[in-house]
Amino acid sequence: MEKRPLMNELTQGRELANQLKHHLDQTISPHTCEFLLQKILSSYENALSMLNTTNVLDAQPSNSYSSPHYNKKRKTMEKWSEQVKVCSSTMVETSPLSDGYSWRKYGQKEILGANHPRAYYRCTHRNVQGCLATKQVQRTDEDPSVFEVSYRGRHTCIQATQLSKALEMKKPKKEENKCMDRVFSFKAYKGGDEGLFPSFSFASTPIETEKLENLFYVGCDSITNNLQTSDSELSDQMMSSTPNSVTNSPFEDLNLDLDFDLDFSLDQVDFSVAGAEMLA
DNA sequence: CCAATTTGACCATC
DNA sequence: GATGGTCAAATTGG
Repeated sequence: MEKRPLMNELTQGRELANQLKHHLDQTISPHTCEFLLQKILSSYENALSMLNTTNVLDAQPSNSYSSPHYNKKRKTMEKWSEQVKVCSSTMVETSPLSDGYSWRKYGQKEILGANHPRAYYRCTHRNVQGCLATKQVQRTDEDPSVFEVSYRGRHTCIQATQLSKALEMKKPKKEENKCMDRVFSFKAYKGGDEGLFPSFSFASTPIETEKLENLFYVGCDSITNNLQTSDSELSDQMMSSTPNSVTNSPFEDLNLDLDFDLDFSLDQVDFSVAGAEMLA
């Protein structure tokens, strides 16, 4: 197995964690904090995915994900889950509970033995960009403010979310105080033979949880709506800007992501945002 | 009017 | 046959 990409991801995660630690000594904006945390999580997830992909696909290179022989059956699609605990001092119009992607709900089901129904979401761009990522959201029995979120498949679509996040940092909104108090606690997730994936929960104060399931989806879109071009425009841009260069690697979205903002240290974020604005 | 959600029906798997 | 996952027509909402 090629060690270097894995080392890079882990090193990146360590560096980001160090940055976060450094910034925690000072006053750090919630956006900066969230930004760093997201990057750290991405790095670790990326690294773990590499390990997992190697096991599942018998040491194929990472872009084997996109090969025509890649098994698209649900059984072999990447799967991981996390628990999200919701909190807020006030009920929020725009939920902070987005995971950076836009989802469309396509079903809901009562689950045997569970007190709460399970909601099914798929990527908004499924039809246009063929993105097969899905997720399931279900309120846990034990704590109604904790949601189990299961993801299946990686996003192969291009989302405007990274741009929006950058812009959010540039122009913080007033509702930032409503953001969840996020405390990450890593734990191993045993997904049977699916391998290990990180799971984390957002610790916070209790909240009225009515309709919060929907916020998992709405939150993202409400943030990104102003930025999102239509799918057709987006795909046109893809075609014209990156002809013959689409790899469909399982990590492509992450690579884009990393290329976009990790080349800048945190102190240079404003600079990168300026660039992002020009793109938008 | 269009797009997202709801919800019962249908399908696949065990 | 029971259960979970997806489809798609109907409904809702901006």
